[in-house]
Amino acid sequence: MQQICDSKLGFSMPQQYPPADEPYQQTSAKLILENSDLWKTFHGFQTEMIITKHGRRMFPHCNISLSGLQPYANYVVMVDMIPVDNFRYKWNNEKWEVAGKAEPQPPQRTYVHPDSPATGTHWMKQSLSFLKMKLTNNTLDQFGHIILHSLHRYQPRFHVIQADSPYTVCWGHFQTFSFPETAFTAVTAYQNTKITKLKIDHNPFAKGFREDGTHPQTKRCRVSNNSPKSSAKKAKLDMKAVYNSPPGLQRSPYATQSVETMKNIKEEGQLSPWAVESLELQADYSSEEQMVPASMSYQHYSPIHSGLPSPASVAGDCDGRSIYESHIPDVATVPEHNQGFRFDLCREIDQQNQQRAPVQSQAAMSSQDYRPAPAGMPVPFKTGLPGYPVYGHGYYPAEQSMSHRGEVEAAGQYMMHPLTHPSLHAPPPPYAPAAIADHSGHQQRSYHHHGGNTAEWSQYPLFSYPCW
DNA sequence: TCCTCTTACACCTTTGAATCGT
DNA sequence: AACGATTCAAAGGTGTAAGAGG
Repeated sequence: MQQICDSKLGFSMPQQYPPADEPYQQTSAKLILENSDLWKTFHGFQTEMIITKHGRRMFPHCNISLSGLQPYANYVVMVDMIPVDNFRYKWNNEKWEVAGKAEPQPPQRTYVHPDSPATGTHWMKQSLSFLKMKLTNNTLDQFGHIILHSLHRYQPRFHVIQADSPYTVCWGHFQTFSFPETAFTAVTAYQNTKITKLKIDHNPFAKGFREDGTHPQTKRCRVSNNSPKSSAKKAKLDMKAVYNSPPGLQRSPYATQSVETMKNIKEEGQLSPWAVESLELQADYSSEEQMVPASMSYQHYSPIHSGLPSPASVAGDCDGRSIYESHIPDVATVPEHNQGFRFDLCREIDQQNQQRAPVQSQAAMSSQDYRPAPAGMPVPFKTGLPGYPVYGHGYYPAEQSMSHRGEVEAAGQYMMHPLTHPSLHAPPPPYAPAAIADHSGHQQRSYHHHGGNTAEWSQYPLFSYPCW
């Protein structure tokens, strides 16, 4: 495979070949979400993630474990955030409510794990941490942080691509995983006091805010009821009343008491329908029966092989971690027919998508509409559509690629989403609905969305490859 | 008036360099 | 000289509180 790519790129790349006795086959990767229990606990209250102008880390962190990779093949591991639905939310009466339609999608960015590219052995050696990934609400952000809208719901999506560099992921074999319990609402300030409590409980950096901590209480008690924000502050004070951890008690990250607290709150009717739903989901989790995750696998250049994302199966819940396994056919990583694009087929698939999803032209991007797909209905992944002309061999400038390789290593781990990167040859694809975390049944699916010609609304592309 | 967001702040953990002992 | 343990300070991650702005 590498030979084919290299010859087209016109430069040599570090190559690692499998042993001669090991067939070079694509396998089905397994991806395990570490600290899944913690995620589920947060999910029970509907997770909130703080986003700031300068970027804020996620908590819980995105930690995953990989298995099922080819030991000697190189992989790139990436994360991006996809909208869960097409709504904007507001916190009202101790619950989240729909406040209107979602705002136009901000520039789509992807966080590339700093170890990328690395061999399958490396990835499988230990769990992967996306600790340094940051979220921002600054659409003009130049640090490459992942840009989100406040009061919108998102879900992390993990990509495992067999590729020798972040710039050849377009030739790689994509496997994408998402976990419903990792969905969160982006906020600039915590709304749900229970989420705040959980964060304080489990985040070591917030230890100073624990009730048993040494954080001065005087400042926090300077709340006046005459303040225009008295209601919000009162809610925060209420949170502190709820928070009654015994002094000196150091809770474990996966404290079961969080579940108990959740159940109590559920009984008190303080949870939104969503949260109640999530509680039921958690009940499913706790019963060791893992729901079907949103996982799929596809090959960009093999439209013949799979027009729809492969349904994922659940390998089970192991040690409190979610395991998602993608099922893909064992095929060569670079099929012969990828030498050219099937524009006709792409457009045909595109039209099929448009029947399911609202179509947005680039000019009308401001009125994007992410419509959740009907439950149980498989929807092709717009970005990951096999054969979709996102990437093109003939447009990859070898020299520029080499110069950018060092750039990506120096500039950090962020890059534009390879699936939404501007394409020279692709017609502006419509925006497709994002992932839907369907907790109502065991038929969860995630839908890839396509940012279209992101050059129009990605003001600061970190790596402006003409081929993307 | 309400809601959302920004900023400064204090407290904390993490990290890495410097130091010391074996 | 090499190695490991300890100490220390700087960097950076937290939520909170106050206020700005729409």
